[in-house]
Amino acid sequence: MWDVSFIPLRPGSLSGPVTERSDAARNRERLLGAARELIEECGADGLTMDRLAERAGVGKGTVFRRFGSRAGLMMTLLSDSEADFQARFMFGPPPLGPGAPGLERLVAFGAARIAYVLEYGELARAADESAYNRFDVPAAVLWHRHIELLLRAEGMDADPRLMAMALSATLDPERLLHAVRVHGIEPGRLVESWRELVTRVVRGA
Amino acid sequence: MWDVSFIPLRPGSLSGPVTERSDAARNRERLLGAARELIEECGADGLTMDRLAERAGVGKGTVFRRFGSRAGLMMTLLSDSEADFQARFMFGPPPLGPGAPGLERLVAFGAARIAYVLEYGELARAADESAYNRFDVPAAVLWHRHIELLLRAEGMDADPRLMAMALSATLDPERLLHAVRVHGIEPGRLVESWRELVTRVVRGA
DNA sequence: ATATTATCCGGACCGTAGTCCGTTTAGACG
DNA sequence: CGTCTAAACGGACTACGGTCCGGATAATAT
Repeated sequence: MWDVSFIPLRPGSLSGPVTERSDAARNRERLLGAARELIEECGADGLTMDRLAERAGVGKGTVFRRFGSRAGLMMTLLSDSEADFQARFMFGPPPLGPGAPGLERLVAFGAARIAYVLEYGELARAADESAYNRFDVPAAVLWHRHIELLLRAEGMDADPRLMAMALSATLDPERLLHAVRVHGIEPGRLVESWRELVTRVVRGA
Repeated sequence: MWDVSFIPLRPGSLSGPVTERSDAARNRERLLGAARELIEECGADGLTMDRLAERAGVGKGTVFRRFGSRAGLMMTLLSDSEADFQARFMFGPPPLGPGAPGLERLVAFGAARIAYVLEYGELARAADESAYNRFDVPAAVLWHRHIELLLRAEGMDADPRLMAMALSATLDPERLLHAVRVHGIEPGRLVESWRELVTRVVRGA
């Protein structure tokens, strides 16, 4: 299994000096710990940058120096599970990983993504909201490219890039969470609907 | 042509007394005029509620009393064009209106929606953003139901409601605008891709 | 004309995300 | 160990959306 930790979840996370000053590292750990505590207690929406700074015992400027924005913090909190998800659909066992036909991989990708959103949805939503270019975040670009790749593997002729965009839109965390939480849609129905959708899109060629 | 102005763009816009106090009406006109001015000068994103109040010569509380929120203001500004759009796809001439086959109407709906977003996109985006339940706004529900109706008319068997949700996601203003403005996608490609998508979804039955 | 009342008005106030800049300090170098 | 500097720190500050409530006023009843 390759190490895929080089796939950054947010832009610019690899810039700057390689080494981190000890106080910076200490504060980063404090902040991440405090953030997880606060989310445990108040939910993702209940985490404010002021409270986080207070809980971690650092200044507010330090929080923004570390993570750039609230969305950046959320992405950092998601980065482990996100890297795991990426590893699974890129290098893991089929049908999610390579080895299965494109269509099966597409279906599995949607199912895995839906499961991911159901588990980490609040964080993902918080990471998206108020992120001006949430569509250009490296992770989002990677999902998009992956779908496009699978479409091409299935012989998609008509504008695979835009087809991938359309399919990506379907998996938007905000929409999925809204369907489940507000309208009480069963996750299984979402997966089944995704299967129908991608099957028709691919077969229609 | 029917009068479809009864289709509210935002929830609650029909509640309360039928008559409006004269000073309230005067201030509403002032506010709408000032809002259009500000958007002309600074763009939709440059319109802040404080500046709007100042420009209109009213207190800030009055702005929120009128429109409830920034999103509500944006919806009010969109209500004329939105009512027109609704009238066209519900009662207008085919292929957008009734009289054409479901698939053709679906294609026309997407094309019309894309054109709409290209014209009023900034406002639509501003109306969506930070609106907690943007998916349950009456107008959005109407679009969704319309797509679902057309899918059923084409004999869609598998969960037309969720299929309609997936197709709606594709027409999200934020995504469309992002594709056009950031990635420079030609609107014609968007329309063509929509045609491919709905054709495959419908025919795949 | 006067009194009554429901509605409306205004701007002070709050919580939040994000910025700024003077101060502190880790760590490298002599 | 002392010096130096780039990096990190912290919290006051701004801008914004949204709330609140005491005072003003338009419509209505008498």
